[in-house]
Parts: sequence; structure tokens; C-alpha cells
Amino acid sequence: MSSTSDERDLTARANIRNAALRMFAERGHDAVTVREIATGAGVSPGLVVHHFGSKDGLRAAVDAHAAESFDAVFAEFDGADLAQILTGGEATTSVAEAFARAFPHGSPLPAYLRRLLLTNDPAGAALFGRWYAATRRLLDIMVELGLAAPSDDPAVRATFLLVNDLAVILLRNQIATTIGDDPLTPAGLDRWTRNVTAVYAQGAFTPPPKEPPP
Amino acid sequence: MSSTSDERDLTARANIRNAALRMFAERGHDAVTVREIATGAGVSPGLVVHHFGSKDGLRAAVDAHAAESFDAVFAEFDGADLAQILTGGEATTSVAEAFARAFPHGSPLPAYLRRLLLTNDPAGAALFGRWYAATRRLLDIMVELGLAAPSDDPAVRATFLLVNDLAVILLRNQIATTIGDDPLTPAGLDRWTRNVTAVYAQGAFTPPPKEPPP
DNA sequence: CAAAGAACAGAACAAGCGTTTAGTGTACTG
DNA sequence: CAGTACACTAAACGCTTGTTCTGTTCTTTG
Repeated sequence: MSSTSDERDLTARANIRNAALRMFAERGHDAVTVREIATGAGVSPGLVVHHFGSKDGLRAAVDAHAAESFDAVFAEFDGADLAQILTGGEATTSVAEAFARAFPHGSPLPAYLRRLLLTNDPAGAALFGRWYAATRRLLDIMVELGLAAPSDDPAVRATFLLVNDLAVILLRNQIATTIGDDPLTPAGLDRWTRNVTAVYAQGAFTPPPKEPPP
Repeated sequence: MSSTSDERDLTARANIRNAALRMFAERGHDAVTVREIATGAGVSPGLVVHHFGSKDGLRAAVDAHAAESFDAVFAEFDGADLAQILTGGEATTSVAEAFARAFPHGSPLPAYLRRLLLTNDPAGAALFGRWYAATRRLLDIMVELGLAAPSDDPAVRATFLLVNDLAVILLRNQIATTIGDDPLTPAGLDRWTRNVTAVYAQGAFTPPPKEPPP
């Protein structure tokens, strides 16, 4: 139902919501005016408040709409039989990977997630909490299966792995500058994932007092 | 001209700059009004623009002041003989660690750095670029010394390690919620660093097809 | 088909914004 | 000690903001 993509067929209400989502994601809630959203949706400013009550109401509607899309990505972690997927081989254990797969190109949703996480509003906090729980659960299963080493501070380790993943979305532009690839495109994501996997599998640093490896 | 600015500090001008730094860091540039800054500094709104020309001029002054403070932290990575420090044992190789050490408690500078990195303005991009270069250089030396494994994509690895570090500052509040400790306090930072060190030294995941370790 | 109500445009409004202006002290300076 | 320059306040200006108001067009429905 929500996967109709063309713009002219949508209702004005949906057009307003989509224009607001895109502008909020790119420039932040406060920097976007109701008039700009109306112009972007091809309607009058009065119609925006007619449909959503107020700018804050529009923001709440955009939040709800975005959360719906994020939950679909979230279900990839939370829904299936993780043990079977993990032992089967290829699996998505990265938030950024799932994002790049779900929102292929030019989608405003990664940028909107960024805004949600960085403005300390409840929507972002709830999203982070759910993702943390999923990461924690995934790690527990991996430990049980012998795919991950046990940790004496699993809360910190799960948070560490999660925020490392989210950093790709938060610092997307800066990362693109230093590595020369947008990390949310397939090419950039591939380079990124390869390196992350290497570090998580073998570590990055070697202890100083021992002898060097052959 | 910077020599006279030291004597002029602690005046109304410095008060305005400090109030703006704190408010900008906590709530963002756009959400703070000139009148609020003036009230926070105990002066009139007109005096703000008298000293800084405009709100944008004030922002530039705050940026310059913050960059000065960040450079002091930055010098910890860039200045000394890294090889000697690394082989000597205890060293700060973490941005977050250096931050927590340099700005001990209640300082607005970590939050301001957060704003700089997240709004895509040139000040934040320049800071990120310098930190990336320092991280890259540090890793190169560590590889030479046998303290880090060589990487076939050093740009990605350096970026990966850097953004993992910055994530502690960017997602400070969310991290504090899930682990129950503010990661920029000594207690929280200690838990965090211990886990990060473990992952970077030994990895976190073990390969599935091999036999389990003894 | 006529009545009703929703969808919409465009002008207008009050409030808040950054900034300007006019004016008052106050401290140097020759 | 007059004079200039600077720090500073209070009021006001012009503009933009979110929102409201009035009126018109479209769509439904009994």
C-alpha cells in the first residue's frame, strides 16, 4: 500500500508529507518553512495546516511515516529465525547495509533517520532503543552459536557495534570525502563492509610485548 | 591582534561569546536567538551586534574560539613523537578519551563539536579532515612498529576507527541510556575503552566454518 | 439536481526575528 | 579640561514566521 512511488497520482496530503520529509531530512525541521513545503508540494500554505493542523502536526505525521519505513528495515533483524540465517552464511547484520538495500538511491530516509537520532526527540530515542535490543539479541545468539566471543560487558559491546554502524549514516558525507566513495552506495558499502568485517574478525591492533606473527 | 584579544577577554565581549557557545552547543545555531544570548550574557541585544557585526559574525567568532580549543586536543595526536609514545605503553589514541580528559565536566565543547560535525559547514569538515590525517598517520606508524596489522584499504580503516571514536560524542546521550553510564565521564569512558580495546585487539566475531577454539 | 461538506487558494494577522537607530554615560587623550 | 571614541541601552523598524480568515471550487450524496 505504501509502495506507490509516483508523485502526481498521490493525494495532496501525501504530497505535502513527502515534500516535508525530504526537506526536513536535508535541512532540519527548523530551517524549513511551511511556505517552502507548500511550494514544494504545489499547494498553498493554508492547505498544509488544513490537513495537518500545524507545522508540529505535520512533523508528527512525517515522524510516524518514517518510523513505519524504518520498522520494515528493522523487521529484517527482528523477525526471522536469526540462528538459521546466521549459520546459513550470507546475512545482513549491519544497519547501514540494510538501509542501503532498503532505500536504494536518493531516498530521504537515511538523512531523516540522521535527524531523528541527533535531535534528542523521543522518536529517535525509541528507534535507537529498539535497534539496541535487536543488536543485543543478535549478539546473544551469535555467542550461543560460537560465532561471537562472549563479553563481560555485553551492553557496552552491543552499543559499540550499533553506534559504529550508525556512524556510517551520521557521518556519511565526511566518510565519502576521506574514502572517495559514498558509503551508502553499493560500491562504497562494499569497501566499508569488507574492512569492518576484517576488524571484527581479527581485530586491528596487535599486543606490543609478544613476538610478531609469522 | 590576537595578543590584545587576550586582555579583552573576561569582558562583555567574552561573556557574549561564551554564552553563545554554550547555547549553540546545546540547542543549535538556528534555535537560539540574539535576545536569548544577550540575556544569558547579561547585556542588551544591541551590544551583541555591536561587538560581532551580526549573528553570523558571532557564530564565526564562536567557531574560531572552539577550533582553537580543539586544536589543543588535536596537538596531542599530531605534535609529539608518536613512535616513542606508542612503544612506551600508555597513550591516548582515542579522540573521545582526549576529549574527556581535556574538557572534564560540563564543558559545552563536546556538544559544540557535535554540532560542527553534523551541520555540514566548512569548519566541521576541516576538523574532520585534520583528524582523519592524524588517525591515518598514527595507523601508519603503528603498522611500521608492528602494533597494527597492515590493511589493503588504509583509508577505509582509518576512517572506520575515527568515526567509531566520534560516535561516542555524536550519540553520547543514546549510549548513556543503553549502557547506564555517560561515556564522556571517567567511569563510562573506562567501560567503553575497555570494550573497544578488546574488540580492536581480538575482534568480536569468529569465523563459522572452522572448529571452535580450545 | 440541489444541498452539504470537504478541498483548496490567497490575503491578512499577530508574534518573533535580526538588525538599525538614537541617545547616554564613561573613559581615555592631547 | 574640552573632545573624541568607545561601550552600552532602549526603542523601534522591516521582514519572515506560523497561523487564521474569507471565499471559491470540487465532490459526494440523498
